[in-house]
Amino acid sequence: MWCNECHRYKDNCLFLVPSPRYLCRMSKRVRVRFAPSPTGGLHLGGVRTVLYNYLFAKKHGGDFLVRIEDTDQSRYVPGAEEYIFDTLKWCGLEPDESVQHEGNYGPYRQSERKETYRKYAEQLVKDGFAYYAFDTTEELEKMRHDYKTEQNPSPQYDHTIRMKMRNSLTLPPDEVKTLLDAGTKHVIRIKVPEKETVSFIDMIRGKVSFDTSIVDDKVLLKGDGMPTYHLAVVVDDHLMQISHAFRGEEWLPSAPVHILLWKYLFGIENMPQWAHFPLILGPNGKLSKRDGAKYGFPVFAMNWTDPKTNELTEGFKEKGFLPEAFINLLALLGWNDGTEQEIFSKEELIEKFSMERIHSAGAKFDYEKAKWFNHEWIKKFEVSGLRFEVKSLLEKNDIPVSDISLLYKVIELVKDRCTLLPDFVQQSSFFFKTPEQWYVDAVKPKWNEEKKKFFELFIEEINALENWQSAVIEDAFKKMAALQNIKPGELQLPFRIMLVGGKFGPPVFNIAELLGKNETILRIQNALKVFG
RNA sequence: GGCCCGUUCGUCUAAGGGCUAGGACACCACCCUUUCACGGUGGUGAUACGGGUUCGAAUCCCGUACGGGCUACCA
Repeated sequence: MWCNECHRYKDNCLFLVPSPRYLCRMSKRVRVRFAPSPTGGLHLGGVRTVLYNYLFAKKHGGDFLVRIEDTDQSRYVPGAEEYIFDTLKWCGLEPDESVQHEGNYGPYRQSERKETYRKYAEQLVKDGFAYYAFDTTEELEKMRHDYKTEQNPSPQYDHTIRMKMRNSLTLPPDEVKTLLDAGTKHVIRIKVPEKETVSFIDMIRGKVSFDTSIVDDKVLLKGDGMPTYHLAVVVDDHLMQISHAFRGEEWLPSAPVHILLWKYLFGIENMPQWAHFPLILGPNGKLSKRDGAKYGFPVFAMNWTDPKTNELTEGFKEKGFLPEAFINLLALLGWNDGTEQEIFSKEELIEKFSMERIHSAGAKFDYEKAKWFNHEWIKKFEVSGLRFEVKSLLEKNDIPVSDISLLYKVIELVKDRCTLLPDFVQQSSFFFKTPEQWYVDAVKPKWNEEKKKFFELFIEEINALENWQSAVIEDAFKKMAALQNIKPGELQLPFRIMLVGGKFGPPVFNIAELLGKNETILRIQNALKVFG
């Protein structure tokens, strides 16, 4: 016995359980897909959709696949597809099946499946659920213009006007045949029923209903023979045995078209379970690829260069985010595990993720919080996990790193004060390169002969030190200060400037320890010449 | 305009009829530290509004307002 509401067999009926958000027991293998259109960089929302798909699949021991939805040839952007896979790789969210690793349901690029779709579209026409339409772009524009009123600013090609257009519903059959035989350019449109309520259970929102009287006759097969998203998504989700279909909330309004197609083509009971994720909002609404870096924070996962304009949009990766932090912050944008935990590894996310804990409201992206996540991850990271990144960053800034054991010690010492990876450059370059200039203004006003004498004596003192450790150096420093009758605090800043060049870095005696005795003395001597 | 979705501190969120509405980011103050951070302690700060239902509503229902999305031979 099938449920008329959720179209599921009795034990799986969504209405027999306490919450409409309940994930019904799955008899089928879990298979989910991310279906991007390769038209540019992948932004925050896209990566989060990938993430939620991935987590769901892994949690349920299922498959995560990526299907390239490139049915709009006019929007083809070279490099975009490769970029998507590079991004997934960086994020550690690699698909089980895709154009790069084909599974048993290929091809995974819709442009290569072109022939498949026509068959289904023709079937719909034959069954009376769709029709041929011959209207030209001009005729469509005219229709939109003629029927435009204040009440209805954007008229649709729907049941109220389809009988006034040029299509196989209005033209005599023989004329339709003649047009078709002559190879006249045409589209196939779905014939949406006039009065019907279609509904489905969204795993996040519960029951969502639509009245088909306001749904338009969407194009299914375009003039160039390619399917539109509406046809392709339904056909491919069926052919690829997708069990759960997740996408952004912007797709919710087209759900009735897809439901109808499932009903006409493969049976509503076979439709995957759907969930529409809340949108990630920027400062002015939905995040857009086109807005690039206008917000003052990245929107793309990685750097993206538009091949047409050569315009570079900076990504989270290049900004200095760790992939672990990036994923973590995305996961928490609209989901939480019900506890107060905020830092999760990918493995923990897989274990704890659940669709019913996804928030239904959109979330405004907060860059400050994003940085906090990264900071937490840098602090949490083992030095060995950071060393390649830091080394290459330093070398990019002309700071050669030859002593790897020093690098380890330096990273350990400074990582707590780095929020983004490039902060390591500021915090640690002076360990590898002697300062070329000093922030003299911070020292000069209070500089005097007594202080100069202190450092001259201090050089001698530490030169005799056998144990070169920060605590020993500090001890010597303070004893000498007491001997000279100067407050140690007044001497610490000059000392720091001597070793570092500026007012930053970890505790000064730790710096001296890592620098070594010779280098420390050398830097004091050099600086003394400048301080006068 | 129509349709759909949504609404708890500035931001992300917890609380699924029952305490002074909890946490995190950010902000402020203090402590630690005579660099800057980290860390610690404390503080400012929210249930959009109006009606119901109920002994009791942030929570359930209705309306209003506001926000967002969609309204292409784009996805």
